Amino acid sequence: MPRHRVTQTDVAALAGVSQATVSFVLSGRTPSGVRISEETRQRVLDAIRITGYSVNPVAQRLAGGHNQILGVFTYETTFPRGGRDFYGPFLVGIEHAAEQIGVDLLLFTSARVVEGSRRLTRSGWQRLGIADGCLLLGQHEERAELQHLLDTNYPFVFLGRRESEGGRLPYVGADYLAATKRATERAADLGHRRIGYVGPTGSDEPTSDRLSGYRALMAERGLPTQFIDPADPGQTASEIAERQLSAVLLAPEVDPDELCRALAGRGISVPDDLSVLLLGQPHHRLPGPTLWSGFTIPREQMGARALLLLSRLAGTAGAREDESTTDLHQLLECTEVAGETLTAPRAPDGSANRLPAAPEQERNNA
Amino acid sequence: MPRHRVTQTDVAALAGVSQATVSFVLSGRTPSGVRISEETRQRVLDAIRITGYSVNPVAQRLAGGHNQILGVFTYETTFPRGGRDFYGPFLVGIEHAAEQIGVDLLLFTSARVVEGSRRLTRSGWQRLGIADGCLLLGQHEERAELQHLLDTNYPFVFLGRRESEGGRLPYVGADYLAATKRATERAADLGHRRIGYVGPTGSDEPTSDRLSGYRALMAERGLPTQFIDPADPGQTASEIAERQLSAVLLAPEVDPDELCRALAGRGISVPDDLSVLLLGQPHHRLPGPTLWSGFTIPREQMGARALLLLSRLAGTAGAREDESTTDLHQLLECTEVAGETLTAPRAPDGSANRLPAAPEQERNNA
DNA sequence: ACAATGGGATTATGCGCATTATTAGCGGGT
DNA sequence: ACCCGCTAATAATGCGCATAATCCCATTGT
Repeated sequence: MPRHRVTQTDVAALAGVSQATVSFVLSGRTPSGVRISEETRQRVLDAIRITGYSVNPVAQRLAGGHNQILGVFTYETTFPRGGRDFYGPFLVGIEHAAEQIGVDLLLFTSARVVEGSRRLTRSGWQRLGIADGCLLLGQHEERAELQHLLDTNYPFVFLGRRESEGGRLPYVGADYLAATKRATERAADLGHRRIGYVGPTGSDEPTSDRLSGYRALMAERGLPTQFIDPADPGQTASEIAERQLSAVLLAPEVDPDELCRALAGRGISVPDDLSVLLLGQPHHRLPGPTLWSGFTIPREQMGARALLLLSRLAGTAGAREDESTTDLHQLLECTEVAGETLTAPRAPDGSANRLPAAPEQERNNA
Repeated sequence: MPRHRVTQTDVAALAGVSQATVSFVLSGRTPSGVRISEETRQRVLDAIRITGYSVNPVAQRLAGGHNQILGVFTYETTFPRGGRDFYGPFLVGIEHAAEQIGVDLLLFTSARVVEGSRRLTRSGWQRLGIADGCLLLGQHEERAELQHLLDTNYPFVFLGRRESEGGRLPYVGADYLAATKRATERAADLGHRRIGYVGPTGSDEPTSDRLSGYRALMAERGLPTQFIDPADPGQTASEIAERQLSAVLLAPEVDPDELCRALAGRGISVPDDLSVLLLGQPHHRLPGPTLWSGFTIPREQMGARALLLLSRLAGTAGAREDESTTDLHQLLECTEVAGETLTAPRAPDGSANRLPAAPEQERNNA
């Protein structure tokens, strides 16, 4: 620890005023009818410059103020070992935004781990208090905990759409519904009629949004929906063959490379026999050489937007008040990827019909 | 903010003791001859359990204690955009270690950025005080700042070997010297005699360690050293051809893929005409398909070890006192990679040693 | 009987800041 | 003279904890 850091008291002494005055000048606020003359203000400012004073964030926070620290709580290990990196892209955006608005980031790595997932226990969430607010990200969050957090009035933002009673839970998510619907539409527009959905059918928001998008488009076109649970790649491949699907949508939980191998083993090649559309970056591994069609989740942008929103909610300085941080519930557009795994289906007679996918408008997330 | 968190005073009231007693029981320490009876201790412990008390890290820190937060300061953006990810692997190790010993991680993203590199200004380093100690990582650190930090007696650890007067600066680095020497030796053992070093020749520790390793082995074997500055890939390739090198060591600053392309343009193929050894993971891009020979830097391990060391220096609870955290200056062994870009050199007469040489036309594209 | 221990806990204080309540000075209206 | 209103600032307090200083009381020694 530094040998006696410069405190407001030191500054006050130099400027010939009281510590409180220094505090007022620094904060710029004068809540209870306190007035500071311009002359005094300048004297204090000079003293600050001379002494090189800078606020002690810890004391600041203890005294009930803000300390320009925003927390990041991940329900799973933030940086998993062995390559699989789910949070990385989010963090990129988060860090970038943090740098922009000048806040520090506190990673809550000390939370107790229960069954491979971090838990926000009472003692755990007390720690959140260090930060002005907290970003929550993860797939295995506990509803009860969230509810509790909401009740405490502590500012936080969830990364990913999450429903809550009264919509009190702020979030920044990706519009899976629209993106999935659009992906399905692309397949349908090319002439596919037997379009299957491969992925879990849970009730969590990302999954149910994807399912809704798929169902909506299929209903619009009067096509039958087909769901396959990706328990085992071989099993999945067999079902695809059996049902004679000509296109499949793959949830991120499915490993496309693995599935492709299983399909190849059954004489089905992608995209000649089967078009494949990814509904977001797959969780499983680093991107392989295949350029998958479908869409990607704008993770960096989500991270950045979430931090900006949190910053506003937490009343952190540097928070901008522009339109991008106004809405408590933000859904960002996913990025459509043309890719090379989507083609028109074979004609009913079995002859190949290899029209390359129309080049889609590709947008880059910042 | 929580509606009145449970404080030590609350616990004390319930247990029928004073706040100080609670503090003593919690810390386990009794610095000034204070004694607590076992019975009282139990009563306090029970009260803690009942109330669900957990310490307020902010107050704890302000009062001069530890708060189980360790800082991470990176001189460059921690998570760079656009794929290039230098710190990622370190962070993986750091986070893992942090989880192990139960500390939170504070990322100092608010530091002022000057010329693309973060700076530890006075106001910046005052913020470090939030944490019990701080990990420093980066390539463009400022010596003066480090010196200043040392003087303040604030606990920190540098990630990467850094010299300092009196060896007062604790660090955890990789043994580039030994690893480079060994890489050079592998080439020499295969019969290479014209072994060049491609990379910057600055005086920073990583670079100078690599150079020393190279020089040492070449001297041992009585071979002439040859240095090439990698200003431009084409230029570099030309020089390699001109000097008729049969093997080159590549510093991480060099992009091996790019160089390879330039070499191919001059009719030099790797590894048939030229063996290539990487002295650590290249900075430039995501790993391509080529399996480069050479060595890799154990980044995860370095991160973890550094955090463990820091934890001990900072006196953080949970810090283990085993041999791995005892030494203030730790050099970790690099991982040797066999790879596929190292082969025996062509025989002196010019006939191919492995594969028949395909006489190539030399092209100039300066 | 009384001072000298020493175990067992308390009181008091301060960390650096935010904030509320309060004070001091001063000109003008009556 | 007195109160009023207004400006300009200060004193006081508390956030929750660590810790030094202190205190109380039952034993023990002489």
